[in-house]
Amino acid sequence: MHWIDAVANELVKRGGRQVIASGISISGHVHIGHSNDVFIADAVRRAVGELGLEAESVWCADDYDPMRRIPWPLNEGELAERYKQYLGFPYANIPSPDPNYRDFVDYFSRPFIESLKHFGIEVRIHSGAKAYRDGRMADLIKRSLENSETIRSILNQYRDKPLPDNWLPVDVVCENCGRISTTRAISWHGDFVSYRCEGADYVAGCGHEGEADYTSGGAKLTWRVEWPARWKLLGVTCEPFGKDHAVRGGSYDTGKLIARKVFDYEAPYPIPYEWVSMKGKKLSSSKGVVFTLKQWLEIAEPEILRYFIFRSKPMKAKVFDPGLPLLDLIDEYDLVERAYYDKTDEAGKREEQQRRIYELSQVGRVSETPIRRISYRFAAVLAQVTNDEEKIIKVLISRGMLVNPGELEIKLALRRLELARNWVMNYAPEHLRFKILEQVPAEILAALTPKQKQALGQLADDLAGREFTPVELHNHVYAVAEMTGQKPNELFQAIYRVLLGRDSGPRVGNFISALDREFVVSRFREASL
RNA sequence: GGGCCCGUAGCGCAGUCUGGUUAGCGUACCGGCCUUUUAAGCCGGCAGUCGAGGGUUCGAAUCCCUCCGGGCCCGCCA
Repeated sequence: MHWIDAVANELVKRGGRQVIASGISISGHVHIGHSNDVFIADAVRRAVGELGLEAESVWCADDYDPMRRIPWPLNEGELAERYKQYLGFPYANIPSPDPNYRDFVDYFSRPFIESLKHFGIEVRIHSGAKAYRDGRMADLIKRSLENSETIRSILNQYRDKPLPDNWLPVDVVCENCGRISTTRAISWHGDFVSYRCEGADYVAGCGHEGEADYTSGGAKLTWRVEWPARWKLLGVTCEPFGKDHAVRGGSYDTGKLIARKVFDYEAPYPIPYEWVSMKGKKLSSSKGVVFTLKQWLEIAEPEILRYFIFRSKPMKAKVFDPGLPLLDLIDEYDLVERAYYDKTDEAGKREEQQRRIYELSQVGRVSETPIRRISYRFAAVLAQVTNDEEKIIKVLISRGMLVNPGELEIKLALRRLELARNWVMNYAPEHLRFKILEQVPAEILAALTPKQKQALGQLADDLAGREFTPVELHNHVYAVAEMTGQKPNELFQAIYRVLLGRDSGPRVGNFISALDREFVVSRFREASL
């Protein structure tokens, strides 16, 4: 059984309406590592729904957290200077670097939120900042303040250095300098917390002393308390989270205790997961090691990312590489897809699992008509040769990559062409990239041997005379090489040189048949003179 | 100090939760197909003491214990 279903079963056993939460700090661009969170939460929602229980998934923006570090790309040049003043501010109170976005949070989170629908994710968006400002957290804050002593002792169980006696579980926004990470709460009464702006290790405080109204956003709960408070507020029954929270004595452990003792709430069913790294480097929004959902959609179908997440167990480390290894991932997906539609009599344990992974990878429902895709690798070649859609379809059909294609198949093929085109431009290794020469440099023409020239001329005549299929054409190159008394190798080189200016390239048959015939004929003729 | 993940064919991995016929897949490699294939296709083949040791069991890659090696996280904040 797939782990998503195992979780769903457990939730169904517990019964009741299910709320699966996910969320992250808006510390920069939201990347595909963060997507783990939402993707898992939403998949559980879907699986629970399939079992007939009401379920909802929520994505929480932790947008009232302080900015500890200026995230990429705001940490470069003039912007860095401008944003330095906001260190320690709650994200929600920082302006956007771009006038097209409302604020800092909008700037970093909107592209992510807008991408979600393309991946089939249906979540409710919850803003932490808004909850604080609207007073929806007020009761929970009050309860936390009343139970400060209990909370402190729970946290101290896992701390080397105990929290001070007068510690309070709130972080106050300084009304003078606007920072939240610099203040220390001193005491509280009614709806107010008094504080002093003392500073943090990465930014100085302003020394201001005052009182903040926590019922309207003047203060937030400290993370380890905020989390269980949010479970209570939203009625969370299940939540995936990064392995950092999952360590013994980590925020899940303390949250569980706080939830029970302070909020009279049972902690949600936990789903710890590993992070995603990119070429071995941990994804980091603040450091700019990012790969966003938007970037993903430019080079691969959304199903592939879902597959990437659901194919392995949540605690397995996932390594993403948008270069050549991406193609292996896509091939693997294509294979699973093909197997899904190839009906087999006996479905073993493994097949069963693969089928389920495929289903979970789908953006919507599984297509009833079998899906056939063209090879991404070939698309990467074809995309560099032409962008004439009609021609592309013709080539694909002539090569047998599309057989009596329906509308859907053509649409998928053209989309993949587009994705592959973007991939080649931005992520492909140099040796897979080529460009048709607009003109052949004189030195290339001069370096051609008489035999090569003769062969190219012959090819030009033959191509002008009749239509060749890719295979025929490839064979014909050999024939011409023999006819002109040279090794095939020499002719291949000549062909690549006059077309690409290089010694090698894509398979000649495919390659040339993808090109405009007139163009090839005139190019070969020119070279033969 | 505590916790997690990984170690299976040259390389990348699945299978481990729920133990059970000759341990799979991709890739690389080798060979074949079309008299010939620089990055297409199809077919076939090679290759593994399942990190090591011990235990449980009729039976262990799978469960338990110990150890070795690699990686990550927490012990500030999130």
